[in-house]
Amino acid sequence: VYHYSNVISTCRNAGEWRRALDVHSEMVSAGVAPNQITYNSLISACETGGEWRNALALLGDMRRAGIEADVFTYSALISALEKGGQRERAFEAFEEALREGVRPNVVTFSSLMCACANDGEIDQGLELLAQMKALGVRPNMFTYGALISACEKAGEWERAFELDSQMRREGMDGNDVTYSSLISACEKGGQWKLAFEVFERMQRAGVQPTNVTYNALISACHKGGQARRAFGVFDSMRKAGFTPDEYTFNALISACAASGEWRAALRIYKLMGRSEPPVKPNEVTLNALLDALWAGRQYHKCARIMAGLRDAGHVVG
RNA sequence: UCUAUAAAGUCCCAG
Repeated sequence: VYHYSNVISTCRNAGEWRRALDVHSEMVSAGVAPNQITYNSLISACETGGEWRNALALLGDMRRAGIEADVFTYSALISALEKGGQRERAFEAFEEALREGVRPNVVTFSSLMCACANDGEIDQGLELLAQMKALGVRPNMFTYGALISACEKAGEWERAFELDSQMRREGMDGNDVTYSSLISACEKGGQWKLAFEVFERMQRAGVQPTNVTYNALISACHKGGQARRAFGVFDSMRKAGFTPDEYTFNALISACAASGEWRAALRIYKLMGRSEPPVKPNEVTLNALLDALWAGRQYHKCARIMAGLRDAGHVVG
């Protein structure tokens, strides 16, 4: 069991949910009975693969095999449902855990709050916050990260700031994730100046930004129609020793498109391939680039790119 | 004490 569970866990870490399930069948046919940890690892493998149906099926298998589901099981399952966009089912799993006498912990609650975040359900997330506190479960930065993210999705940047303050009142300082989420909340609310303020506050607090932080800030410039500032962020990002990734380039090209700077968009596009290491353009890149060219009335260039895609065997709609 | 298992943030378009 130990060995098989270990292998399943490795598949999970590699994002190979199908192989994890294969190993499961293999162990069963070899006469080795999976235990609770095996199942939890399997559910987790499905979680990372977005396979919520399989995750639910595994819980059924577990029951039939007479293996008890614990807080790890339910947390992984809720997370799998969350990643699959199944908020209702995630709540059902949560209620089932309560019925079964499994005590939810901060991971369980935070995962469920992520499901709320995906749908921009701030109030439902706040109800969970109250519920967890009533049960004596302490929120952490994952919890607040999820709540801030819910505000972001709902376009309620003011409430995102309120939650950030509440988090601080509870003695937490915020980390790269909560700051990046707050920047994204500003971005969605069209508050690019505030996004920069948050970024400065983050630096003053000594919290190290990540690529995600910079990408979120560039995106805030994009939404605010501030292409020049987006380039400024791009420069400081590189000066700070970060390696721009595909999100960075795509956000930059989008910023160019929004400001009608199709030449700059093309320049960035070319820069991707020359960057070290080279960054491959993806579908988003091309859509953003076509957007920029189209807005700049460069129809012949659009046509050329689309023809190139067709030649490369892509389906162009 | 050691152990094989769980959670949050960033890109175009659409919504």
